[in-house]
Amino acid sequence: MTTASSLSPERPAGTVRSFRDRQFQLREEAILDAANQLLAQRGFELMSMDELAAAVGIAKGSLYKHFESKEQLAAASMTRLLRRIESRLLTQPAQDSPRRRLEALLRWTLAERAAGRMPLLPSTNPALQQALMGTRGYTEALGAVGEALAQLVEQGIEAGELRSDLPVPVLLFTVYARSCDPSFDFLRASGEFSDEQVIDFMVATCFDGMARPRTGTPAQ
Amino acid sequence: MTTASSLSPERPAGTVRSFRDRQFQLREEAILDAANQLLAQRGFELMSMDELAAAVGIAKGSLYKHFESKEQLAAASMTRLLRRIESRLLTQPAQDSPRRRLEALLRWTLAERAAGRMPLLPSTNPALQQALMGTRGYTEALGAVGEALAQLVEQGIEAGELRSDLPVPVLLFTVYARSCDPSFDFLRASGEFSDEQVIDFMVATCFDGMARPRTGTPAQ
DNA sequence: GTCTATACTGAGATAGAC
DNA sequence: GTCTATCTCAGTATAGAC
Repeated sequence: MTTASSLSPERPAGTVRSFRDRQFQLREEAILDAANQLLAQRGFELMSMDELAAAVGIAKGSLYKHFESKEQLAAASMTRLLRRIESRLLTQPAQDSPRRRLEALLRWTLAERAAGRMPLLPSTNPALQQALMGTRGYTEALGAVGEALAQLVEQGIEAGELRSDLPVPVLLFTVYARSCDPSFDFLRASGEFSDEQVIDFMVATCFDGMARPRTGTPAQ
Repeated sequence: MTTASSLSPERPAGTVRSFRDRQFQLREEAILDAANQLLAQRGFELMSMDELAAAVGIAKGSLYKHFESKEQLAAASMTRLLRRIESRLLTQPAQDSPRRRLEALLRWTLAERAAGRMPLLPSTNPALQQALMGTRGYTEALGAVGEALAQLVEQGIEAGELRSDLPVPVLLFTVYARSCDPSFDFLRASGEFSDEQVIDFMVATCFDGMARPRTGTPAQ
């Protein structure tokens, strides 16, 4: 078995032994970049390995030297995204409040989406889900991000910034779901708003809802 | 061309000329019922005409006497849903406030989803989108529902129930998106909550958001 | 390891008997 | 109009030369 993703956790980060290895790794990054874009545009089922190869500028067969199946390629794509999210979570300014940090993360993911780099994978594809759960790096990264987010939500509740009348998973999924929300595309497609405005809108409804706040009469 | 959906708007509702016609129409209902279920479970790309035919208990070829393509079948499925939504909107108690009516609609769509009857169609499939937009009944129903919802939102804003600091389309899409929200499936899959609870949670976050309302000290 | 060429399969759509 | 059987093609994956 020669198809081991150079991004897999087996190889310690930064360990590059030769020039050819380095080139191989760079090509893999290019594949994942293109995959992210195509997954965002077409979705998993409609992205073909043919067009992916064409987009990268390599032969289709070469893809299978990097990833042993389309599913595992998608898993690698998602894993890289999760790692980036994790990395962002870890480097956020500690003085920021939990709510601000959650907001910043949501803004970042929506910006990635606006840039066409957000690989949205269908939850209805059993083969894909199985591949995801069977890919070591993916489950690890998912667990790490999930845990970090849950902590952030709990801190937000304790700090009185987030509602305490809902279970933590509900809040967690609510902010997560907003990053895949189809209204983002609809609002952008309408052409009425800038990307920044759309992101503002979505963050606003996510945290403050659609209803008019009951802040009595004064101020606003 | 003999494949004209008996649910198409060309035939006035209630016009049934013969027993065979009636049987044909009933079978078409059965096809759409099964299609809704499979579209909800598997999604458009993964639903095969083979398994749909098997689920209905008819031959695959017979499907094409009712619908000329998989895309148009999906369009008919969505159209029927939109018509039901429209019908519900029209029969809602007039004394209910706009917010309550929007809430009731969201609850209903989520209940449909819980029952596995919600056909979720991907927005990333160009062939499908083209078929949708080229299907007369679909565009009509979509327009009618969109307009009715926009009116409801506007009334909600005027009544002071919904936020006035966001454009109407933003609120409209926000409530719409909630009915396709993947967190619904995740929360149900966790097994921690009943379907009713999950629906309550999603309605709550949709209208009131994740943040703790600032009603602490009186008058801000 | 990358290329070109190809095998294989699943699935949408059609043909023709009844 | 419904059935069985078949066509066609896109797309994943692999073989083999270099």
